[in-house]
Amino acid sequence: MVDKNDLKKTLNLPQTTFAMKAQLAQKEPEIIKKWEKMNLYQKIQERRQGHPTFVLHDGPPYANGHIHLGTALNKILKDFIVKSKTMRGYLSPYVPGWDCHGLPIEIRVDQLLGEKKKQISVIEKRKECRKYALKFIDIQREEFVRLGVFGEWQKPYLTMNPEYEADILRFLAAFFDSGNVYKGKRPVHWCLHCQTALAEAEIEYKEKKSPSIYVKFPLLSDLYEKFPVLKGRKVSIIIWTTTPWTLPANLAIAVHPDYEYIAAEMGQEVFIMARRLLPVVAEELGFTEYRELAVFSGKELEGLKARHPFIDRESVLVLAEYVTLDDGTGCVHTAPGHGYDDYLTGIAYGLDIYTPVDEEGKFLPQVERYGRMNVFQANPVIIEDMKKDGTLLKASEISHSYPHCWRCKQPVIFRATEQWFISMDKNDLRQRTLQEIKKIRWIPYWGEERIANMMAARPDWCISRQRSWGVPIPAFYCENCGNILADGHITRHVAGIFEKEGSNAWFEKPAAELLPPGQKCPVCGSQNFKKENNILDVWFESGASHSILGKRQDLPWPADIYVEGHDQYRGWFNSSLVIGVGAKNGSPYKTCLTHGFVLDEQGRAMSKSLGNYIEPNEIISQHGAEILRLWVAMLNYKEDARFGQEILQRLVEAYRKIRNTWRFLLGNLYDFNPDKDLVETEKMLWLDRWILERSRQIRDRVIQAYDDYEFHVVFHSLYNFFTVDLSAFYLDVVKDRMYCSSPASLERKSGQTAMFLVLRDTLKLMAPVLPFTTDEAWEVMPAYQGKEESVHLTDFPAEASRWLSEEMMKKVDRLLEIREKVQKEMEKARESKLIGNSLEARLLFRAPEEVYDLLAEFKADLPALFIVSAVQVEPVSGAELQILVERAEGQKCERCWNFSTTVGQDAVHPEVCARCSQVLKEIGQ
RNA sequence: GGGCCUAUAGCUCAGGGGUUAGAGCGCCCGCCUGAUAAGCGUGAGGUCAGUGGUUCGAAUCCACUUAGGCCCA
Repeated sequence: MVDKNDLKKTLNLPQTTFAMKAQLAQKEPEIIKKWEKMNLYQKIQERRQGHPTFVLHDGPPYANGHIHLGTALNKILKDFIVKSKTMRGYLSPYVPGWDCHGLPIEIRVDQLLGEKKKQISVIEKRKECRKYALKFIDIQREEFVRLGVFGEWQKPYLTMNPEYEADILRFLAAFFDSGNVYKGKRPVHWCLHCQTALAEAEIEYKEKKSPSIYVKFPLLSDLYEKFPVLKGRKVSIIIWTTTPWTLPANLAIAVHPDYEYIAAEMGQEVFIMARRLLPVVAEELGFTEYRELAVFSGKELEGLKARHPFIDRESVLVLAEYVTLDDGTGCVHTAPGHGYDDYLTGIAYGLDIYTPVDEEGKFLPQVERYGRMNVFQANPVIIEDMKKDGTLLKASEISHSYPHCWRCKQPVIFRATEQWFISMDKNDLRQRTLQEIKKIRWIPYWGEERIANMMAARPDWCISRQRSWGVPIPAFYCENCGNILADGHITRHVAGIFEKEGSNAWFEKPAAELLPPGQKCPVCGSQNFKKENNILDVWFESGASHSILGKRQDLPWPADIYVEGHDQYRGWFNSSLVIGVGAKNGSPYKTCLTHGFVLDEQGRAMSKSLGNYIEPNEIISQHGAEILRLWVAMLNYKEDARFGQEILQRLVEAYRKIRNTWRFLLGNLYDFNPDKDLVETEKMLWLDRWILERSRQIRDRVIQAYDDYEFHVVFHSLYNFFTVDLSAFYLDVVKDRMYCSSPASLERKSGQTAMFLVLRDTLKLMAPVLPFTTDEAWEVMPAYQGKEESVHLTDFPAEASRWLSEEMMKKVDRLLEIREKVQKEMEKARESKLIGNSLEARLLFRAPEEVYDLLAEFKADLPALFIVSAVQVEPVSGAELQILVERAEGQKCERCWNFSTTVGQDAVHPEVCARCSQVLKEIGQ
């Protein structure tokens, strides 16, 4: 007689050091250290030398602030791609980069410097900016590494590196060569108090009171040829504006091509306005009665001329799509020098970008009546004058949202200034870019339409900024004649200097040392030059990042893929493409993949003010980076990504399930030696071959999903496989065999073979998603000849032939259907307290012929399959399969817990069944 | 205001003219205690955002509306 504890010792229960509790927050940093120590990234690259390359080119994040969930999502997606391409056999290096120059850093540094800012030199300030950028590069680098992202973290590309700055200029030189760079005027936000141009980021919108005036522009052209009823009448176009001071710069009146306009008689005069606004405007102007004389479309007005209300000048009628009927008259006063829309219209109609206002916000001296007057002070004067002239129809005040300077809080104006541009239409740049767009693979597909619409509509690229923290535009002005000296040759010369000394050289050296030796003004021959003090738009800098490609054998140009949030259609995808087409005559990327934005659980944007903002670090320090990675894998990233407490809970639970499944597999392999114990396929049990065949199918689907960048399919396929096929079925069923069989028996070794292969394949397939956990499990997985040092040094499982015939697979499907029915019947028996544990049951099938044949074929395996103690099958003539659950016969075997009538037959071990008695004999008990 | 996108169970996702809309998780209730801060089973959850249209038939196609997202104005 053996006691229960001794019997338990004869079982092969799972043993593993792979902990159930992951302690990821603590363990992940240790794993990262281990990877660094073993030079894992370098080893991965070395292993792929000579393989075809797959290059994901990193879009540089801006080097300020900590990373947020969106940045994490982006980097993790990129890492999925790089890791999966690597495991597909490609040489796939990843060089991260940072965008270092630009306004946000400069503003922040200005703020930090405070009063000191006024005393220090440009060079010193740029030094501070550089320090600031480097600080955040270090912070972000650490945060990205912490996410488990593999890459060349020690030699990233930085847009402020001298070599990179030189490359920026070399690209710019190409645009000079092709004649696409020009200097022109464009309206920008201008603070007349600070006397500086302001970027959008420096603008605050606040409520402001402004005049609201209706002004008539007498029509010069005759409309009466078309509409005789107007013959001999005094006809005027009515405009509405809140900026009377821009009237001296009026050159046009814009109407919408498709709206209906009307000539209406009010009092003695005839006024033209949008038909739909007639009642509103008439009331505004105090006309109780009016008469409609003629109706026409906006298109019909194009090209007509009106007279300026107080300047001897014509104002032309033009068409513009942006005209709305929300307010005003549907006829929009247009001053190309004082508004962005106006500017675009001005360009389209070839009007002068007329800006009779100086830096201080004063009218130029030559402006009639208002010369040298401050524009805001001019408002009431202009209104008063027009009132006297009779051109003013109404004046009142309104309160509206108006841009103000972020620093001095004063209202700003729109004022055209000299800027550098890249022409989109010279050399067919726009058309060539649109052609390139068609060749790129856009994921999701609608990205193509989105970027094509933008490219078709975008105005010329304004590449100059009046700032210090950036790469200077290497242009020179002749001190003698004012001629501009800027071309490809000079730009390349400056690039050579920057390459050695960095762009600080521009601010440190006089013009003569920056120009090619002996450079003379081609117009007047002078050798005295002044340096340009504008810097390049940072979008030109980051857009030049594909310059890092084509210099190394493993980093060819163009990149295979770009991966960013869909805000980058306007940003990096756009600038990168224009530069690629302009400078290298092709797209710098073959595929463009975009992801959505991170929203809270209700689908609203995350913001600190709303209080729904979650920091990646909050998740990582509590749950580990794997949880964030799992989140990215679970999502359909093409849509916006939600994150919140419930989602987090689901992730934590999913992670546990996956981890525990691996743990169970590992636990059952503690005495398995793959080099010796692997069972030949033909000798394996059919159920073990079945799970391997399922595993093979999953492998195919998962690899296809990786190839298609459908990571949520990877996750859902594997997760379903874990829960449904493995945990709830296969592993539950084979437990009896694994625990109770003789350790060296075929039944056990066959099961272990399947478990080992499933473990190894799923670890590989999941490695890009869960690099930490798969690495940890890989380490404790049984060793074998040629086992790689890390799962990340392996390839995905190779394509394999079937483990089990299709016919057999179908039969098993049928058995699984029956198993479902069995479970429903068993549940009923459980409710009625007939059984508790399913081993307390025996099943009686009354089966119609076809089902009977199937069950009979598998008769020996049915108890195990249904996890019951006995199964009896009887043929029956009906069409329905009947399943009867009964209490199992015999006694419970103290070893395997099955009920059997054979318990008691063994004299040495009377408490065990015949099967266990045999096993005990085999193991010498 | 314009361009592009999204809306299927509490959550993450399938289904893209043809029975009664699916999966996993979660939830409820139970079982087990030899995967145990684990494992197994049953069950309940949906006006497929709304309205209108096309059609013999619409979650699916079309239009509009609502709510949300990104970009632009």
